[in-house]
This record gives sequence, C-alpha cells and structure tokens, in this order.
Amino acid sequence: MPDLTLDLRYLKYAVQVAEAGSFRRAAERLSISQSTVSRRVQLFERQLGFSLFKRTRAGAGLTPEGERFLQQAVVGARYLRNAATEIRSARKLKTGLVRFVSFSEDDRTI
Amino acid sequence: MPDLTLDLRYLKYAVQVAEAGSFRRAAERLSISQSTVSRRVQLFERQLGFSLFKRTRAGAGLTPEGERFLQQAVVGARYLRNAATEIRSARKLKTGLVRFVSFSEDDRTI
DNA sequence: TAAAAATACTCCATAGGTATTTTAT
DNA sequence: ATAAAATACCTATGGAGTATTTTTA
Repeated sequence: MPDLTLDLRYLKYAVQVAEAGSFRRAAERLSISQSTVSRRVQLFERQLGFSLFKRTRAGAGLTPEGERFLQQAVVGARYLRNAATEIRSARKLKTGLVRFVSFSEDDRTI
Repeated sequence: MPDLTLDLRYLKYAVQVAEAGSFRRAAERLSISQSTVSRRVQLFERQLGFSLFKRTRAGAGLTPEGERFLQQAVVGARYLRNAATEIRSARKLKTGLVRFVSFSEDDRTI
C-alpha cells in the first residue's frame, strides 16, 4: 500500500479542471499558471496510479475512474474540513447550539 | 473562513504524537527529527486556530478539542485514501467483485 | 493548423536536519 | 535538575512562474 500522503491542493486543482473542463480555464479560476495545474495533476495521477482526465483538443474531460474518484475524494476532503470548522465554531459560540451540516454526494465544493 | 488546504502530512504527525504521547517518541516512530514534528504540529495548530496538545514535562496529551478533531479528521483522511485504493483494486481485479470496507470511528489508523 | 496540454528552465517557498535554548515540574 | 518541547540556523526538496515545444482532433 503506497503511503499516499495525498496533497489536498492537488485534489483542489483536479476538481477545478473537472469543473472547468480544461486545464487552462482551471488555471484561470485558480489564478495560477496553466503549467502548474498541468504538472500537479500529472503528478497526482501518477501518485494515484490511474488517469483522472483524458486530454482532448478542446480541453480535458474526466475518465470514468476520475469521475468516481473525485466524487468520493471530495466527500472525504469536506469531512476533513468540517472537522476543523466545527470546532472553531463551537469555541466561538460556546453555547449548546447544534449545527446541522448536510451535503449531497455529487456537490464538488471542497 | 481560512482556506484550509489541510496538509495530510501534518495530520499524520499529529496522530503519531497523540498515540506516542510525546513529540520525541512520535519523531522516532516517524523516523524524522523531533524539531520537525514540533514545528509542523505548531503550524498545524496555528492554521486550525486551536491547540491539539497540551505540553507537559512528560510529553504531550491531547486537548479535548484535539481529541474530537483528530477522531473526525482521521475518518475523513481514510475516506480519502479509500477513494484511491478502491479504484486501484477495481482495475486490478477487473471483476464484479464487491469489496466491503468497514472501520470504527476511533481507530486512528490513517 | 490552431487551441490546448506538456516540458525546460529558473526562482522561491517551505519542509527538514543539527545544534542549542527554553520550559515545566 | 532534567527530560521534553521550542527555536535558530542552514540545507534540500519541490512548488510555481515564464517561455517554449508538443499534442490532438
């Protein structure tokens, strides 16, 4: 089992590529260079052991595996982020208020 | 809301400190230097906005908030890792085999 | 052949190590 | 007084940018 110390920045880049449908447009959205997105996603794919995107003239589209992976990974990432924000809010509120957090499986917001 | 692009390496270090009960011993387990663990966990805490550990003469123990955070975060991290390994196994098997993955909430294995 | 992705090269940020100082009983 | 954590300092790794080349329909 490879010691996948998965970098969430890469996941974020990949999600943007998926949404934008292109590396170039994802770079714009993220306000970073196209080359960076390209390299980071490549390394990410290499680390994962499978391709997330198929590159075409028009841009980039998710492979079926990429589709499945991102869907699940995003849920994990969000869970992770909620772990932190939940505690931060709890400290600030310092009340017994219960916070309900819900999200659907195919919302890709991290 | 700070753009918490949470580094899973830091989480891994924090988990080791929690289990080892000391920064020094966590460093040993991880085969990295004590100073690195110390700095990374400090930065992690600063990024999170709350302390994970209380430092004592004998080592380090989780704060109540640290305890809650790690428990949840680890679940998210594992979910994330499963997303990848699941697809890798699926490719290798290339059969209709269903893989059941289960884990309890307080197992801290990442 | 034209828009997109990939690479070469460079620079800079930050992760990590060793040595030392500070802290907490 | 002493074992542990924190810091100062330096080095190494790898993330990011610009310019250019390579791909793909």
